[in-house]
Amino acid sequence: MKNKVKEILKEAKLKVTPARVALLGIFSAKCQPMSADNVIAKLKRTKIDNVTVYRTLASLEKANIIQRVDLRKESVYFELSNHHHHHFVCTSCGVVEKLPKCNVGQIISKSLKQSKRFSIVRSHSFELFGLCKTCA
Amino acid sequence: MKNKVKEILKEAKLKVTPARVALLGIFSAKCQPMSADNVIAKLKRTKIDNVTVYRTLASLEKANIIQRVDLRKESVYFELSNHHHHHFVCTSCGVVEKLPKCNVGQIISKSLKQSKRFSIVRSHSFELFGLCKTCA
DNA sequence: AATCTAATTGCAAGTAGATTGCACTTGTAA
DNA sequence: TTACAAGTGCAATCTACTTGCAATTAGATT
Repeated sequence: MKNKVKEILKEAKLKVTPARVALLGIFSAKCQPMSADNVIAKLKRTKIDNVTVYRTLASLEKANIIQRVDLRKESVYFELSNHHHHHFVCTSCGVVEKLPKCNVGQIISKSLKQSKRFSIVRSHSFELFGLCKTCA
Repeated sequence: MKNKVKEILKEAKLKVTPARVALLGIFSAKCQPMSADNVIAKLKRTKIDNVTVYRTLASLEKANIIQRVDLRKESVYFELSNHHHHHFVCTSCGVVEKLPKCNVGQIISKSLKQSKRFSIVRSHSFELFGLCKTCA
């Protein structure tokens, strides 16, 4: 698993540093969106600084290894790009459920064709906000 | 126009206050997503406080008169709920283009049916992030 | 293996968007 | 007209995140 992580980093031409290996390990283990705070909590026992977490998230995002997820929560969330999917978010209790799979490919390519000013789509958001059965 | 705004507020059982009237006027005039900062700038010459802008945005959002738009910018954006549509965002220069219309209704109702834990969808996000022709 | 260098990191301080406490004001229902 | 819950302004505060800078390190080069 660690080797796989190293492969990913090398392929992206990023230096293989402890922080990056640790973060990718965390993201691979938890298959759900994580905020900087979530990551920091998991790293409590290590000596990796909070600032490094932010910077590492930024470099992994830039390399397209992780992607931003907009959950309308207090902070930004990320997930592995190769685990890409969308979410239901309960605006009352905050619980998050994954949607089975990403179905918006066709809509995106159609939108791109119709667009006058845009030429490349790199990522997209598609999240549902409402109430879970418990809160409803 | 002002009367229409008052109607909207009364229907939502919100008090008709100068701040709310002013904000709704601004949102009705500009048919594009606006951040708290954008609104504050437009209100420079009035005596409406920044804090009031934030609180007013919150009350209008709660009443579902305006909706949040996640543009991955420095701050939160809002637009009138009855002007609901989605956007292209250039991650390089920040330019925003509206998508012609919202096409995800079917996907949403299908997702809701398949969901185990969710019963109500109140709003959704669907935005595309990439490069405009100038930046590409 | 030793060396070099740009990239990465930790620490402290700083920013900016947004929130809160509290006293004062105002919209509106009775 | 009055009463009072709701809304507002100001100052202070919070929190997620960023920046500057000196020290360290990954990994390419010799």
